[in-house]
Amino acid sequence: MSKASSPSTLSIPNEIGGVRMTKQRKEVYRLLLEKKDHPTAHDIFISLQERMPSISLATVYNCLETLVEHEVLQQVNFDREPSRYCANLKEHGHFLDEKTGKIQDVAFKKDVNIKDLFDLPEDTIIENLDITIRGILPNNSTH
Amino acid sequence: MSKASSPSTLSIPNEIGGVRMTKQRKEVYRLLLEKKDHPTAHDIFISLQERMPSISLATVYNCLETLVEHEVLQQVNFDREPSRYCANLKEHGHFLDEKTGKIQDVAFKKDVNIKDLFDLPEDTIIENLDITIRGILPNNSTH
DNA sequence: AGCTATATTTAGAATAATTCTAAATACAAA
DNA sequence: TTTGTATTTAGAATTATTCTAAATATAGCT
Repeated sequence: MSKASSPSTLSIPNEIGGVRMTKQRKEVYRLLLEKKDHPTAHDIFISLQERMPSISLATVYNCLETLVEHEVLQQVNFDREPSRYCANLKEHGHFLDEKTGKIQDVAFKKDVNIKDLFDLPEDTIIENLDITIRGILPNNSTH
Repeated sequence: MSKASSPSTLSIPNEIGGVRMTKQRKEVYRLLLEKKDHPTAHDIFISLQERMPSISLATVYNCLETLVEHEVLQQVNFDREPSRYCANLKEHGHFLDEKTGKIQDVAFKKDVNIKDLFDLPEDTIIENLDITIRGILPNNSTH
């Protein structure tokens, strides 16, 4: 019997960025490709249980850790709230709308190289840059 | 008997930004004015015990919370590491040198208005902007 | 100064996100 | 298949932080 990919893992390759994509890692990754609302590990755990009742929270944490380490996902932290995750690998910031509680990606304006704006010594190597914004979007805006 | 300020609380007013500055709050604030290395609540607790053996960790947390709420201090978070605190209220980012583990303030280059660089709808209100950078400073640099 | 109401401090317990442990399972290579 | 390694799993452990409730301090009265 040939084993076809289940719809849930369709089109996600068996290796990304040097990580072996196990069933669980595929499910975590797929969810984050689909849901752009920056879920927490717990959110992801709850969502995945429908398709994968056997998955454990520790596995969700393990998968997220691996995928972040291998730069397949980004971890997003607002203060000390539970970490959130996103599959958008473009350089971007995160905006938390205090009215709705929703988090969204924020791109930088065209031609802005954000790394050039800091008063740092020449030859400083920037490995990672986190930008988080709290604020309120105008009423009409869904962005 | 007139009660003179002890040296430890010298020159810190009895109220800042609408907060009553108790002995404990003064000590916490004074420490952060002196030590610019972004200590954690626990670091602060350990340091203060020399001058104030009776202070409790819960009090340090309480003081920090109050002073942050009243915008006397800033809370600094790198990922989900323990929160750090600083008394620098100018708009600035934070740089963690991965070689030394030290955190330092980073100013923005002159004439840069960081809030103008994001691709956000007009009339978006930015309440708070956190910028944290991980990287490596050049060898000769203490900044 | 004393009295009273409120605010703050304190020790210790509780919470909650995350990590660890060790056993079970899956997988890959020989 | 067998054998070694990687991964998953459940549950325990960890740890920064918050909560609780009692004790103490302070401010505003009289």
